[in-house]
Amino acid sequence: MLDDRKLAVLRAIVEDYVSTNEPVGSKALAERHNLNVSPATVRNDMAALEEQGYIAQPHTSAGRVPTDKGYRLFVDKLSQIKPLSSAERRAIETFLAGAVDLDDVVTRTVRLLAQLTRQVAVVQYPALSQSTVRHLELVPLTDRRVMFVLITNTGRVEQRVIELPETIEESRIAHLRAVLNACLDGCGLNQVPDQISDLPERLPVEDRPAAATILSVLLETLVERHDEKIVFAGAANLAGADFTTGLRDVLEALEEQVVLMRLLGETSDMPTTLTVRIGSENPYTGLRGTSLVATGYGSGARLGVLGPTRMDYPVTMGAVRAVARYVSQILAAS
Amino acid sequence: MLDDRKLAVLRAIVEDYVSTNEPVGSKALAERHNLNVSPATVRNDMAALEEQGYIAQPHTSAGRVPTDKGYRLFVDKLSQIKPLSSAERRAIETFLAGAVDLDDVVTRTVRLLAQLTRQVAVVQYPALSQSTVRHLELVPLTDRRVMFVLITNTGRVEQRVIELPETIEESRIAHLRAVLNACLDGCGLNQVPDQISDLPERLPVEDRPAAATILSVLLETLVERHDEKIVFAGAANLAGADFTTGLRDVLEALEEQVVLMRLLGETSDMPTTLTVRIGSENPYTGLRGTSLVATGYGSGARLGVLGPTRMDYPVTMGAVRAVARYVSQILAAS
DNA sequence: CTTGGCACTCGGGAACACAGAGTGCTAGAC
DNA sequence: GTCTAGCACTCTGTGTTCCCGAGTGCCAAG
Repeated sequence: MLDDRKLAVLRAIVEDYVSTNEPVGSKALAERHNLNVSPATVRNDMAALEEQGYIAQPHTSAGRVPTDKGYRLFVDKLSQIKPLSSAERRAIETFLAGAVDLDDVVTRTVRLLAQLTRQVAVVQYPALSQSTVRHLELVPLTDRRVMFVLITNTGRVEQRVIELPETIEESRIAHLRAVLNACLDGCGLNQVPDQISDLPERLPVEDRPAAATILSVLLETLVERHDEKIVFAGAANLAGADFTTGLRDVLEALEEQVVLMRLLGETSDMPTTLTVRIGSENPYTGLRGTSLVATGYGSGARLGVLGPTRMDYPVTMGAVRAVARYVSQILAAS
Repeated sequence: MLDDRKLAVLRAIVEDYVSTNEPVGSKALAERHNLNVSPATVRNDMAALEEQGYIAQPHTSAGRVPTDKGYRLFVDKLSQIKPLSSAERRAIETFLAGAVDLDDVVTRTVRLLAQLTRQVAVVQYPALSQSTVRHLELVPLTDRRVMFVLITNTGRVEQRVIELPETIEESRIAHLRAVLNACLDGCGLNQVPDQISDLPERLPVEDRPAAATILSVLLETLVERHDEKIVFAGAANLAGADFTTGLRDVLEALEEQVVLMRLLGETSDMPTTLTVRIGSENPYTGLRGTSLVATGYGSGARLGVLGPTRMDYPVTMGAVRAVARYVSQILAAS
């Protein structure tokens, strides 16, 4: 159905269109890539490719442009991920090495990725549910209020100020803290509810109201942050590109945590392989016209790059993969 | 030099131009605002206003458009801040009331402000230097590493993992923590360096290396975060507007913390009054073409709205002021 | 000082022609 | 059977011209 030459033609069309941003015609194609056939032959192949929906022409008598289906074939079969130059690798290393805490890692990563790909980078914070409790702290503020701080093994910190139902002495708080830590230390966050379910019963009666309040806050923290924060950078890189769908929609999508979440998250069966979602394959209408290249990193979180469907997939995929690996490495080390 | 009617004409020009986004001519002006004079008279006044640089015409034989100088006069003398409708007030209250921690307050604020003004909102995190130490926690992780957590009265939490020069027992850590807290509790962050300068001398010799490391991290935390984080929202609202300077520059500026910092910060002599910076008054070239309406909130931090110079100043100023007040109130209460 | 009248200017849209790129098709070459 | 060459055709984009209308500046009269 599609012989080798037709595939070569498709590949050439994608490459040319990506680099010039103009519909590519048979003549230029036959010249620039040494296919050793005449434009007429190329035209025949193009007709076949168009027939099957891999390319399209914007108007009669204009060159051809890849369709989403064409890009899909290109990504799946016709391209190889391009490794980064050693200069780029060094840049990544030095840039990420200076990070001081988790926040900083995420911020630096998203900027780095945006700069490297000249597109919009999207990074999800490592999810709480994948991590374990490293420490839980209760800090008395007044006799009716305590500050609750939860520290995870990924370096993430969650805090809340809790208003207690009754006054409580510091020593009791300290005791409560000790019990909680003994019970939860090293425990996976998704196991926390099981661990603490029978905890109140093991406490002196007078501590139970306070404990109940604190535990409910703890549980709340876990579920609330279950859908995690996503940050992006490089929106300025959108300014040049033109989307079928309008810049506004894209910017709106980027500020909608929920949309981004679905975008990144919906393909987490194989966490460390690259996912590419092209144009209309995207779940959100505003993002037709954009493609996402994403992958998992660390333990369960995801990061990626959003750009026009007309993007340089091999290079982008190389950058995303490389950055994801470096970040994973850094997170594992700390 | 500028009699009352000329000022009225300027005001009318600004108002019309803001609402229609088209150069406003003498005829339409005389009709729509009941100035009770003929177009010819208005023309004379316009000529005078143009002479003095308050308005300009894009081309010969087009209507007039306010200049930055014109907007300046309008903001300073000709307009009154427009209070919010009670529906809007309620919206603010309910939207901000649900915030659970400082992060959440800031996130909600910036979104609220963007939505309310349909422009880009910019919010600076409350600065550390303005706050006081509420608690300082040291959590032993292994025998060579401790996690350092600093909690301030504004609810902000800073944490670092510290690698110690030598192993240290938990009890010593606990002691160190007690000493540190006794020394620093309630102390303003900018006084911390003085407070801890002679601390090592008061400790047993064997604790000093560890203490030195920890103290240096503490100091580092203070200076590093002295320039604080700024977040923005509502970039999608830029999509419609057109700037003389190009959308790309504006987006770039928004992602440059340093630029934003200067933008918001440079007028902090009168923290709780509204600052308006119009077009070319902005420090950064990419932001000619945009105006900033900002004010202080809480204790020393700032928030504001960035939009085209052609913005509805009275309404925007009303929204910024109202939001700043509500947020301050919430921060003070917690 | 204000007003009505008038000539002038200029931007933007409509109509039009034209060059160039690219196509599809068909007939011949290998 | 596959490739190639040639040719007629179809578009889009661009440049040109023309004209309308909004808006101005100026002047003379109220």
